[in-house]
Amino acid sequence: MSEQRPLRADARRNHEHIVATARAAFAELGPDVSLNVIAQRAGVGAGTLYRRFPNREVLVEAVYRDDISQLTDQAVELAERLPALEALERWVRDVLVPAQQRPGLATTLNTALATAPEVFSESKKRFSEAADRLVSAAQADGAVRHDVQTRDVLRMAAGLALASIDAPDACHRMLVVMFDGLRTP
Amino acid sequence: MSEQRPLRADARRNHEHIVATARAAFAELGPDVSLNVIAQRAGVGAGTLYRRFPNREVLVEAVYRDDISQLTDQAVELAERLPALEALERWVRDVLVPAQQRPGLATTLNTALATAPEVFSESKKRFSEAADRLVSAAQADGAVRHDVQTRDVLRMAAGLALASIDAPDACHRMLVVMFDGLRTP
DNA sequence: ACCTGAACACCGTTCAAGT
DNA sequence: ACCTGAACACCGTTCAAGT
Repeated sequence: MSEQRPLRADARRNHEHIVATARAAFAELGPDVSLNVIAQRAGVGAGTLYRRFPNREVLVEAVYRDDISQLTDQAVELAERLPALEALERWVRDVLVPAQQRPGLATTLNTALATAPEVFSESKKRFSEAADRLVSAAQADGAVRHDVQTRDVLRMAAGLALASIDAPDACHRMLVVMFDGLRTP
Repeated sequence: MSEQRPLRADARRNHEHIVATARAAFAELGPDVSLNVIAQRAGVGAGTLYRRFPNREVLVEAVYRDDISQLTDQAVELAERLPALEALERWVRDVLVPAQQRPGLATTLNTALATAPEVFSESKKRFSEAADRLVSAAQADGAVRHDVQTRDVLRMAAGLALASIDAPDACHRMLVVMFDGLRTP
C-alpha cells in the first residue's frame, strides 16, 4: 500500500523517538496533548513531526500498534485454549472492552471498524482477522446466531465500553445482555 | 437548583437570540462551530456569550432542550398506546437511537447518563423519568429481565447508536441482539 | 447591571531558510 | 534529503473600559 522507502538514518531515529515520546506524553498528559508539545519534548521541529505523521490519527496509531498486536495475540491464544463461545466472551470481556476504555487505543480501534478493510494497516488487518475467527468459530459451533457480523460484535462492544467507562457494574450487566442476545435463538 | 433571578430585558433578549443563533449555526456549520463565531453571528461580544453560557455544554443543552422534551413526550405517548415491551422497543428504535445519532443532541443526552440525577436540568429529569417508566412497565409485565437498570438500557442504546452512525443495517442487527438479550431468560 | 471587543495563551499546520 | 522554528489563522477565555 504505502511505499516504505528506506529512511535516512537520522529520519529513522527521529521517527522512533517521536513515537516513544508521544506514547509517554499520552500516558502522562492525556490523549489530547498538543502535537507541538510532543515535537518539543522529542526535541524536533514541528515540521518534522508533521511530515512523518500528517495528522494526529497516524501518530496515535503508531503509538498503539504494539497494543493492537497484543489484543490480536490474546485472541489467537484464547481461541486455541477454549471452546469457541467461551473464547469469544473472554476476549470481549477481558481484552477488548478494557482496551476500548483506554482513550487513545479506542480511537485507533474504532477507525478500524469505520474504515474499509482495504486501507487497514497491517496490525489492524491481523486484529480484524483474529476477531473474525473468534466469531466465525462460535457461529460454526451453533452457539452464536448467524445473522450478525464480526463488525457488529466489535461495534457493540466498543459502544458499550465507551458508554460505561467508570461504571464497571453497568458494563458487566450490558455484556450479559449482549451475550444472551448473541445466542442462537 | 440554579437561582433564576429575572434578567434585565436586554440580557433576556440576548440570551434567547444567542440560543437561536447557536441552533442555526450548529445545523449549518456542524456541532464544532467556535463559540466566537456564534457570538459574532448573534451580534454580541464574546464576553456576553461566556457570561450566560460558561461552557459549550451549557449552550448545547439550551439549544437542544426542546428536542429532549419531544423525546420525552414521545415516550409518554407510546407508553399509553402500546404494550410495555413494544412501547420500549419502538421508543428506542425510532426515537432514542436516531436522536443519539444527531451529534449535538447525543452529547447532551449522554451527560444525562453520566451525571447524577440530582444535577439534572428539568428537561433531563422529565426525560429520565419517562424512560424509567417505559423500562419498569416492561419489567412489571415480565417481558424484560429484572437485573438491568434503565440507565443500562439508555447507555446501551447510546453506545450502539454511536457505533453505527451511517450503518443503519448494522444498527438494526445490534438492536435485535440487544432486545433479545433484554428478554427475561 | 450588562455589554463590548481587544488581548492572552494556546492550538494545528505551513513553509522559507538552513545543513 | 531532511530538519528547524518562526509565522499564520484560529481557538476558548478573560477583563478593562464603556453605557
